[in-house]
Amino acid sequence: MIYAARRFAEDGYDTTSVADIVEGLGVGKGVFYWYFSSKEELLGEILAEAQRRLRRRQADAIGTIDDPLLRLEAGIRATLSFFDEHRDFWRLVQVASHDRRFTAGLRAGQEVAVSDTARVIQDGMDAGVIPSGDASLAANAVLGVLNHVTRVYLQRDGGSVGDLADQVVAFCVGGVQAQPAVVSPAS
Amino acid sequence: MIYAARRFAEDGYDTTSVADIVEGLGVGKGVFYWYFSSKEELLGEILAEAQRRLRRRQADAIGTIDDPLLRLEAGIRATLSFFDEHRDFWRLVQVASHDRRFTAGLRAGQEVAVSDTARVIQDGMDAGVIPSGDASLAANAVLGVLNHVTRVYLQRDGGSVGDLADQVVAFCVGGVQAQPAVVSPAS
DNA sequence: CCAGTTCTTGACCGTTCAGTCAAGAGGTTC
DNA sequence: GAACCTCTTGACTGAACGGTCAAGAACTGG
Repeated sequence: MIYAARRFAEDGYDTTSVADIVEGLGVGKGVFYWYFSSKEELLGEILAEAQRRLRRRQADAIGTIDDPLLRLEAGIRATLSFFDEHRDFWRLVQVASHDRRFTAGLRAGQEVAVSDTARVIQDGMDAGVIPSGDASLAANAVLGVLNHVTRVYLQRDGGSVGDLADQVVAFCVGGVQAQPAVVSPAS
Repeated sequence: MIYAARRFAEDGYDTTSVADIVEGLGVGKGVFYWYFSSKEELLGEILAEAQRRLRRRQADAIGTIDDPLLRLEAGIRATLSFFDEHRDFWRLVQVASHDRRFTAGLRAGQEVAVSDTARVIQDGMDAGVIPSGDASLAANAVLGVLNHVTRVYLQRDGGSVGDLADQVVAFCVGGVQAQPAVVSPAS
């Protein structure tokens, strides 16, 4: 599955054949169809699995932290380091997001991420550390920043997460703490 | 070509067959291969043609303007309205950018855009209206903003370019005028 | 050692696709 | 009206693909 994910990320979904995958793995084609019922199902499971892993990573990072702003920060750092460690996954999402067969599943995962983030921000609003406003909008903005930053830095070789994460955290924490009118309505 | 571009943008390159295209056009397959030597060449030409059109649009918009900051502003507005009018093209670039067969051509076009923008910014630095710094870096930042903003606003139905362009111009002009240390090194 | 299950093989099948080509329509020139 | 060129047709071809399956290897429990 890891090998297939890499191939899909590197060469695209349609361009990578089942024959390519099993040949690269040194196994027969039957093995593939013993474990997966179709090529489409394989990519679906890869995407779902990675989304689950990312979400668990975020949950672990947030752990027992109470302060909403620190929770947000921990989530952002966890997300960036996850993408840093699994660069293929980010590419895979880009590949799949332009294919009708996977947009639905991807959108569902995205919505979970938005509502997770929105919940943290809403907690901050309730606790008074974040000015009241549209938590969902702010969550979209944070995810938009993460997406863009990932594209730009992590997809080029040699990007380091360290300094990057500090800047992104500063930007996002500053963003959600700004007055609603100042928050850029990105997504 | 316009029809093919729309199909590629909507359904993807691999997923759209030559048979689909000629059938939708109501012509025989021979016509396709009379005008294009392959399916790959067709998309290549669509991309190149659109890039030429965008560049010409920017050149026309900049026209006889002298002030570098106004040139930058005019270029940004021209780019946004181009993407607004040709939303398919933006999607097409996203589709093609994840396909090995087109990344090289796309990257070349991107580099032209960067150097065009960098030249305007460098002129501003020489004229003293922009603090000296890395013009290429700033150009990448501007293109990064345009790319992200296009994704978020123009790909959703009902986005209006008017207010959007004002905000983007303000952001970018403010960005390049900031001290180098403050300019976000995006691309 | 046998019976049963799990896992693996690779030849094979039906389909789809990019690309070809013999045939010919329509127009223009002399 | 013959020779010629431009453009169009759609049946056809060879290759590649996703997926199947009969055959059998490897392991497990009794």
